[in-house]
Amino acid sequence: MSHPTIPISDAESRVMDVLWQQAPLTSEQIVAAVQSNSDWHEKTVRTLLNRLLGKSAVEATRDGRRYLYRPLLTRAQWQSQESHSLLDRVFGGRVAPLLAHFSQHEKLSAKDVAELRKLLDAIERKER
Amino acid sequence: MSHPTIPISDAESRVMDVLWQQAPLTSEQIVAAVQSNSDWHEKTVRTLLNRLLGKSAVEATRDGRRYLYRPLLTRAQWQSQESHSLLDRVFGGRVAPLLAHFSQHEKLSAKDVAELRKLLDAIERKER
DNA sequence: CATTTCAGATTACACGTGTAATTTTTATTC
DNA sequence: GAATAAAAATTACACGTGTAATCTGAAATG
Repeated sequence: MSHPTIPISDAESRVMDVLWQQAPLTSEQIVAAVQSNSDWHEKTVRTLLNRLLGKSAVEATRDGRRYLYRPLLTRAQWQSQESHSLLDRVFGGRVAPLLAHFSQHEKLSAKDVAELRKLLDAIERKER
Repeated sequence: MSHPTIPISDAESRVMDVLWQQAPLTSEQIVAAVQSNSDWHEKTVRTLLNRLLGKSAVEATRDGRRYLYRPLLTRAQWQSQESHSLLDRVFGGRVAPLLAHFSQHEKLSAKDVAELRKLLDAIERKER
């Protein structure tokens, strides 16, 4: 397969989230952004950032005396990883039961339904 | 939010899976069923079963000298928990982006598409 | 240059999980 | 009843994660 899966913990994903919104950023900026949505200690955020570095989910390039951080793992890649994990773990790898579950148990607005229909049309057209 | 969320680990869910297929079962039957799909040690399976008891995800009723185990958490409840967790953690709680992601990035067979269409039809009919 | 100040690196520690082994309890068999 | 066997409960231990505190090295400051 193309991308090796990079496990991102829940807390780590909050840090990724700020980098997905804007990058590159200094650690100070990242800490500030994370703290605007949480009450995590600065040390905590820095630890998470370091773990993400260790996993190569973000990269750091020196900029004068600091580093600038940017995501290597993209949000779409991560969403794929997580979705696939749910699909396999919980729905036996079959998409239809998953979608059925969401359709039945999560409220879909008429707009959602219409949107889905368009997606299905597009898929069928693409499929020959 | 009727049911309190019960966190089930990945390994634990394999044990639940056999109970969702058939219940009640003795621990011996559970061990055998789990081992038919894995190479876990009997002790491992029993540990998982015990943790599930501790979480009240299964119940044990005495039957002579053994216990009979049955699930308290249903598969549908668990699927809801996990789906909701993905939705919130990864897709900001919005269903449409999740469905769009699956539609675009996970391969849907023609059969999946047909099935989904039927679901959408059913939803629209129900919606008045 | 000695000192203070930070950014970054290293260490900490409890809890859940994967993966059992050990111990205890209960029941069955000499 | 003593010994054994089977089931259940308790304990073990490493690794990831949440949540920091401490240490280190280099830069700015007096």
